[in-house]
Amino acid sequence: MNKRASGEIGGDDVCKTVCVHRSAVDAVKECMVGDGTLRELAELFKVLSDHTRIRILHALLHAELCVCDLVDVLDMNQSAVSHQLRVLRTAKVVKYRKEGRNVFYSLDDDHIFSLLRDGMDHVRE
Amino acid sequence: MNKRASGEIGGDDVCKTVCVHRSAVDAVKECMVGDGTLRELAELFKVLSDHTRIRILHALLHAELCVCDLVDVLDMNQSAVSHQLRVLRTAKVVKYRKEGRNVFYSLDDDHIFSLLRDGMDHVRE
DNA sequence: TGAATGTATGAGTAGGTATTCATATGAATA
DNA sequence: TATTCATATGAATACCTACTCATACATTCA
Repeated sequence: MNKRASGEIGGDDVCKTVCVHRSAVDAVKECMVGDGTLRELAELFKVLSDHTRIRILHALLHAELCVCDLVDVLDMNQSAVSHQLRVLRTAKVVKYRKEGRNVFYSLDDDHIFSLLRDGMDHVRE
Repeated sequence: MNKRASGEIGGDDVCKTVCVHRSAVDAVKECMVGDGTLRELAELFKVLSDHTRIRILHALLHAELCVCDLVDVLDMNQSAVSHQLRVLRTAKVVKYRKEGRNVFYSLDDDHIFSLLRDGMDHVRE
């Protein structure tokens, strides 16, 4: 089981752990995408990980809405909604257009649709 | 623009906000799924929203691995990895099987695959 | 121009969370 | 059985984040 024989060019961490399945681990390391990408991915999911933001997105799934519409749908105060819209905007998860003094928000692209759909599928087992 | 004329059976919140596009808002409210479901959905995304956990999942995308394998792949201490595996386990995002003193982890179902793939697609614009 | 309306945002705060450290549990081995 | 190895977990801590409050900004209208 202990395949620690091979290499690692004698770092000072040799034998820190001895149970590693070396070949499987090395293969996985080959496949790993850049750490920056995974960081961005986690960041994207973090944007989707808040109850208020999910409710906003779920509402926008059905229609383009302005801020005060969302305030009404979510029954929350305007400041809280705006703060969360900012997070969604910054992450390019929603887009917006101004019309008079209203600002209308909508989902940015289809990936968001897919993410919400797949997420729903998982939640409903 | 102000369609506040209609109903709401005179709650005490009348005119708290006056800019609502009533028909659109009412239609959206019709479509909203239960709040519990949206809460679970946010919870799922929260599980995916951490850098360490994303790295774990991305590793498991390619192979079933035991804890010490993950420790090696992620180059993190064992306690931190175990703590995050617990989060993933609890959320039923990964499953595990014991073999001797090793515990092997793998992705639980295909929805997780899809979520990671769609997420990647979004991240890469 | 001044008032009103719709939206955005900075500061403050309470609650949440990822890591580390120390230790426990549980299986294999001598 | 005692020891070693693989994994899990409780407590402590440092960091993060969502909400509220107050206020600023921007657009429309009188």
